[in-house]
Amino acid sequence: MVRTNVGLPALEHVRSTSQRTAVLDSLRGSGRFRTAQDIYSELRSGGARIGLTTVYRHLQKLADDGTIHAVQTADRQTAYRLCSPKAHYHLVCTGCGAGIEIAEAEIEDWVEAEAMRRGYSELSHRLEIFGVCPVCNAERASR
Amino acid sequence: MVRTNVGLPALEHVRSTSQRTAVLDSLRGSGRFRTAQDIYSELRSGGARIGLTTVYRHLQKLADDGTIHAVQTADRQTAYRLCSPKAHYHLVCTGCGAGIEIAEAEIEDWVEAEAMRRGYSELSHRLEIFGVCPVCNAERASR
DNA sequence: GTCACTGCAAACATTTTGCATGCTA
DNA sequence: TAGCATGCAAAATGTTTGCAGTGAC
Repeated sequence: MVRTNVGLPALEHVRSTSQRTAVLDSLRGSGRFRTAQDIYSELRSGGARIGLTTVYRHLQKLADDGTIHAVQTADRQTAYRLCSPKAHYHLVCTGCGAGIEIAEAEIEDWVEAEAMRRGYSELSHRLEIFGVCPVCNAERASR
Repeated sequence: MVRTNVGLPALEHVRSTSQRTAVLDSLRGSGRFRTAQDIYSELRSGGARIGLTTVYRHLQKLADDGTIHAVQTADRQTAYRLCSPKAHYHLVCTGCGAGIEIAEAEIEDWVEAEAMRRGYSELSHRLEIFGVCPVCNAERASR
């Protein structure tokens, strides 16, 4: 858990392997939050030669870099998604897992002010809104 | 995961046992987020006769009721805390785990509007702000 | 050729479940 | 007394680690 060179660019060279590419491509291919297991089985069923361990390791590294965003799901899994470094608000559909990013300076300012006001030095924050997206709503209505 | 009578008061009578009382007392005794294991070992070292399973079961039930609030920690544990049903904003100190609840209608309205605007039917939301509290800040400076 | 990357198997930690017994109402 | 509550042991789950072999540079 201890990171030595926090904030500094990685010192080691990252090798470009087919497995690394596969994980990144999979992440780029979908805007929704997916677990390591999801990505693993997607890649495997797509014919990729990759192990679950490797998927976990890449996701971990990418989350460390800030390239992807990690969320803890209600059933204690970790879900990942490519994420712009600034947007920390997610509107997540509880039906299909589809997510929308919301970037809103207004809220950002409010959070910072609120933390300050209470003497906290703000490190990070996370707003997650759970709901049912229009598609899932329609599906639900037709059933 | 399927709940039948959501929103309705519990139909079954809850028996008052020493274990249930112990868990509730422990929750009342501290305002910070604690894991099932934390509460279990606290109770045990306090001489209580209770099993880990029981702690888990009570916490689960209480979280279902909305009596307590569950959060997923970064290391994938579930932490619990007594919580007023309305307040869903937590200012959490990463140093000592102390938490402050923030109730702010302004944000509530914004969240609702934002979800609506995107066609989501809002179910719930959670805002967590992580920072270092004044006490921990002082401690850190003196070291 | 070096050393990071890989992936299997095993370890690990947290949480859940089965079931015989205990205890409240 | 009826049936929820309890807690041990075992299972289940998701994730991490050890290590020997592979492959990028």
